[in-house]
Amino acid sequence: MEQPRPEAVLWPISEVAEHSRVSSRTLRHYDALGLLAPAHLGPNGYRWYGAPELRRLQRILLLRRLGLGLDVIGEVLQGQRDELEALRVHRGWLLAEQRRLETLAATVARTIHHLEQGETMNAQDLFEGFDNHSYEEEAIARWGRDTVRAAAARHAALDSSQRQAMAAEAAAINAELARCAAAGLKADDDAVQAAVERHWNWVSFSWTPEATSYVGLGQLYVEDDRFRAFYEKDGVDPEYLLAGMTVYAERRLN
Amino acid sequence: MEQPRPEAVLWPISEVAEHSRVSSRTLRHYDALGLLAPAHLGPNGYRWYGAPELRRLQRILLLRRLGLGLDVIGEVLQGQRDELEALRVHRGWLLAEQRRLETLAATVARTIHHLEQGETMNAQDLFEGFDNHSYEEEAIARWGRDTVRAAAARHAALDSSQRQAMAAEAAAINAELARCAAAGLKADDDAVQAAVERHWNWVSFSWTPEATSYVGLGQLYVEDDRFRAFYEKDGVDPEYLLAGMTVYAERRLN
DNA sequence: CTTGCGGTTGACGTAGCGTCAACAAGTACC
DNA sequence: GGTACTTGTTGACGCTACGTCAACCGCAAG
Repeated sequence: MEQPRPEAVLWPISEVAEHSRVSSRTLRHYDALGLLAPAHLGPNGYRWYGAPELRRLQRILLLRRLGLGLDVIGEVLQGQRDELEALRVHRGWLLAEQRRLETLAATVARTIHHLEQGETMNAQDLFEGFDNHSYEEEAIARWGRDTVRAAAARHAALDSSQRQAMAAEAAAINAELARCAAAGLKADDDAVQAAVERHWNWVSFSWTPEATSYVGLGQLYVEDDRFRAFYEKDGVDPEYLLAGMTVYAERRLN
Repeated sequence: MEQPRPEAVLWPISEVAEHSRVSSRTLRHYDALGLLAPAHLGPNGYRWYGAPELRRLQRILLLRRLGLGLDVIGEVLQGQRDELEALRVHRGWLLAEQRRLETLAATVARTIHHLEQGETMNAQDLFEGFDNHSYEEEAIARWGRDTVRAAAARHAALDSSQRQAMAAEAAAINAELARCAAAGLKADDDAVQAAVERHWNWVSFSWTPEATSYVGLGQLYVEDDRFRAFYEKDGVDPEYLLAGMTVYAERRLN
């Protein structure tokens, strides 16, 4: 019932751009994407837009404000994708991303805190009640203040799920070592060395030691009561672990 | 005091990649960026990494997990930028971005809600107590259900600051029209047409009408008591606005 | 005739790699 | 000695949504 009006009002690209508060580059981009073609092309190649194009542009900009991708917008406008469904999916993505940034910001804050207060940092957030605030003096004496602070900072950068993963990996490594010891395997046995490699990878999450430092860590395990307790509660003799670490350091860390 | 050990343990790219859980492509990328160069290059061009490179990589990955850009990481590692400062700035950015996504998700939710419940939507969130829930029947009768729903959805997609801006713009337009009327200007006067153009832009935020629809909107302003009240409280005679809109529609919307 | 305006079409750059090519060197096997 | 396989190498394109030149063109005013 509409009258055909081929000669309806047309606007050049600059007026459309100004009216809709986008750049003319954007309009050309949408044309190139097939998202919004002009109503007519002048003989000089000029783009002319009519009222229907303006309305289509409004829909595009509405969805763009909501953060949808131009590809999705195109599919919605062509009816290939349900608008409500697309919006619901998008909302889920927004919420997930927002939570990710939130936890990330918290992790960054914790890292800042640990870097700032290197002196007085307590490590209550170390796994399984393992108290390294007092261990810290030992560690600093062995490896130097900077190394210990850097390791603590790396550790602080882990989020809670990663901490759980680290604790689980520690438990698994200890179980493996306990099995090796029970089987009477020597420190240079492949199975022991495999377990030690896991241990080295595990340590590397917060600190990548050199050969001597790695052996030094094993010695600390032997000498320090809290470390002894940590390993012995899982049935691992710290001396056994130290022997394995020494072999590993000689072979793999020079 | 360190012993020089040029022939210390070196690992090929694949072992470094596996150990640090990154791809070899990533390591090559970091090399290309000057972020992490291998310790040695084999005669066949192979990259060989030593323990110091592994440690540097750990720092890179720590900062990357926190979301810092590789350029910033490079500056931090070179001491050109303070790590704490960079982290604080980054945290601020994360929080801002997180809040942005949060409000965006809320806006999307509101849009979904309005699209879903087109029938029963109330428009309490329209500016200045302007009640359009009852006006809606009028609007649907004039322009059809789909058009009204789409306009309401676009309106729902605005956030509160945009609503304030729209309310402010409406007040400004009304003041302008009141001044024109007081000056005795005719409907086709440039000043009146300029004000009407602002009005058209303002309407276009939620709906881009055609010529007849735009005039119809002006008629609704005249006929509907609530719209009359909205304009008359700002000293604008709806008939005057309708006359301006009619001229504008003829001239600009065909 | 020059200048200026308003438009046009490329083409590059952006962040951080993934994902093919196409090619080389060393090793195992027949 | 030839062949296949592995592990590496260096390009180069692709991805979002455009911003930002650059080079050019047609038309109107001075």
